[in-house]
Amino acid sequence: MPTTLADIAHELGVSKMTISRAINNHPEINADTRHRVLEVARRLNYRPNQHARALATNRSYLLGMVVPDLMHSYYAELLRSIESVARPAGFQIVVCNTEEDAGRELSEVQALLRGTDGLIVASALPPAETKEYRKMIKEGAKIVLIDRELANLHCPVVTTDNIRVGMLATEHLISLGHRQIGHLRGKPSAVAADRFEGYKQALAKHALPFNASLARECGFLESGGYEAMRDWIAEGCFPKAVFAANDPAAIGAMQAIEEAGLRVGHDLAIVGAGKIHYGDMLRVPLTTVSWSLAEMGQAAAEVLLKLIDNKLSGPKSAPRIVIAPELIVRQSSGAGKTGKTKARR
Amino acid sequence: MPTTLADIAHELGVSKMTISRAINNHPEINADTRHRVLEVARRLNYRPNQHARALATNRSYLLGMVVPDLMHSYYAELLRSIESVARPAGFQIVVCNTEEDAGRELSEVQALLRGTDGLIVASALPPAETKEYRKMIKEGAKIVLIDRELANLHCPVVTTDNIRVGMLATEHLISLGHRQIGHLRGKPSAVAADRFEGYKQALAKHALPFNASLARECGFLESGGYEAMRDWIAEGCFPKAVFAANDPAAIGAMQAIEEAGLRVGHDLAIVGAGKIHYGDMLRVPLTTVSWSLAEMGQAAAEVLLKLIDNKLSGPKSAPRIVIAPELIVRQSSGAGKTGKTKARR
DNA sequence: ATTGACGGTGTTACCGGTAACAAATACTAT
DNA sequence: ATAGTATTTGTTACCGGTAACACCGTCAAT
Repeated sequence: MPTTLADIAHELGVSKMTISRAINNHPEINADTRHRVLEVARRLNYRPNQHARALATNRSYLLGMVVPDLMHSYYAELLRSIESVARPAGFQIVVCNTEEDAGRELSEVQALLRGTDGLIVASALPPAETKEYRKMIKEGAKIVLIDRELANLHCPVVTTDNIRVGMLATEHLISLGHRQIGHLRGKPSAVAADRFEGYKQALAKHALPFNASLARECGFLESGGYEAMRDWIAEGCFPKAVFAANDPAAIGAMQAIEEAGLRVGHDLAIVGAGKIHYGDMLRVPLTTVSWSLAEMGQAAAEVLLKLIDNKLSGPKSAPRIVIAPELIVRQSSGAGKTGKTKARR
Repeated sequence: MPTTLADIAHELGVSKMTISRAINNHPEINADTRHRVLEVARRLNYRPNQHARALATNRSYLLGMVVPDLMHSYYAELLRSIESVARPAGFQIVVCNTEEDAGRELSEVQALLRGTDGLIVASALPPAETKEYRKMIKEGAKIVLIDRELANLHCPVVTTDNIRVGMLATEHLISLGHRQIGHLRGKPSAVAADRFEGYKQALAKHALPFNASLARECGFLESGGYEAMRDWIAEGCFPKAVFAANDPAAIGAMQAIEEAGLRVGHDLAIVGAGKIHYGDMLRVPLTTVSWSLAEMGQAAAEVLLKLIDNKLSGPKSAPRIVIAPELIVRQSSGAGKTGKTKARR
């Protein structure tokens, strides 16, 4: 059995409280006593029981992180940057992978809420389905949404400007001379809707007609992008430039294009979004719209820590933080030879 | 404040114990009472306090997962498969990223041990440095090592046959006619040592001399592979075939090769290990030695759950599970056009 | 000498569950 | 009728911490 406060107290012939105070650096303790306590604690290899502490203080020093797809380097990177903020603050992270399953997300979030001090959630729910979250937040749940926003929730959000993501991608294709531009849409989510909206706005801005048959739903996964593009090509009438909802979908589409004997970047231009890991090392390096995931994760973690400390109240109790996206031109869009391979770390 | 057992007990005019029994499906409770309790529990949206439960039962239903590099899809995939076993068993996962830092690993492991029921660790420690782990395990810590083994630790391990990994990779290059084969080694770890050993055994088996100047240390990261290969090429005298310690290192090396104006798979053959995500979508698809990460993670999780349930005792208390590796031929090794792009999911 | 303030320590109760045992009730067997 | 048994519920104590407050000795101010 591990050492407890009582063991140390017994060893030194003092009360548990004195030990507790020494361990937690309370000001009102004799420096000499504290040294003696810490000495014994070290000798007995004492580690506080987190659960007992959590029970007494109502603070677990655990954060929950809920993501739709752990295999996507996008979320792995968010997780890492969140951890880089959480750890120095003494928090550990409980992760949960929902596999884009809304039901699973809700039940996991419920379970996590009781065990942690707060949650960062990249939701797989449709943006309008906010009843459950609304309830939880009203009951005091500390939740920060990341990446995917839900409509009208009084809750901090860290996201990018997805309309601008769609615009940047589409305008890039327009600037390369394309007049017929397709879009592979994500599943109904604010992210997908906004990128689609940006796509339409870019068309409108350049006086190009919007053609509904050029926008197809494919989800956010590689498999969806592959299937959608494969079918599109098989049907015979496909656009020569496509903005895909995100990088995995773009990569799937690229596979379908190559399988059909077409050349990405020459016969068909592709732009993705999200700067996947190794996107610059692909057979045809992927042009994409990206934003700093490090910033995004850090911002979310910092907001959550403030929320937990009740440092977010009053008017700005639910900040909305937007990380600006930028275009990264590589070869998949057919834009010259700009995207030289460079050393990365 | 969230609902507690006492709230429900008060509401129904019975004791806390009855509620506890109803919630936990104890056999010795009246079916009718249980229904009434569950009804009220649902109405009040009761969720048990995990910390109180953990304190009382000494079971937290948390598992710790310690990895050296969250951004490597290898560990992300392990994490996902571990979760797929843990969740149905009612366990949540606390992750910790050590960034290959041994000191960080030790302190995190210590902290995690008190808060969780058991740990799965992909250690960044040198394989001989087992003093700390030895101590923890003697004190009853439930730890399963994954991917990276430590020497002579009485502790379950799930790994692959890394000697065979080295042999498969090297023999593949030999079979392609290479007689001068280089090796980019990982940092001192059992994994690196075994792959190196396999490399040497393959050479010996085919009566090729081992030349120490052809084996360079580069670590397990992309940056290390890049720098090592860049320097090697700059020096002028480099082998025409290289087995890299793992896929990220191989990809780094590939970058260096391309920057030098050489063609991967033609001027210089590269083989990696570990089947990184999108390895088949790279500019030159990467030949690699791989094994099932799903199997590996699941095995580790299952062993840990047994360990926690004390179902592992006696002679086989520390099983060693080996997941067999296999060669995946693509184009980076220059082996014809075998590695066709295929649809994946 | 008395009062008050202060630094340091101990006491008690409580956080929200659960184990172990006691007790009440109904029913069975003799 | 009585003891014995099974079923269901309640009581008490405890898991390992912490908050709030009580307490004690010492010293300074009056």
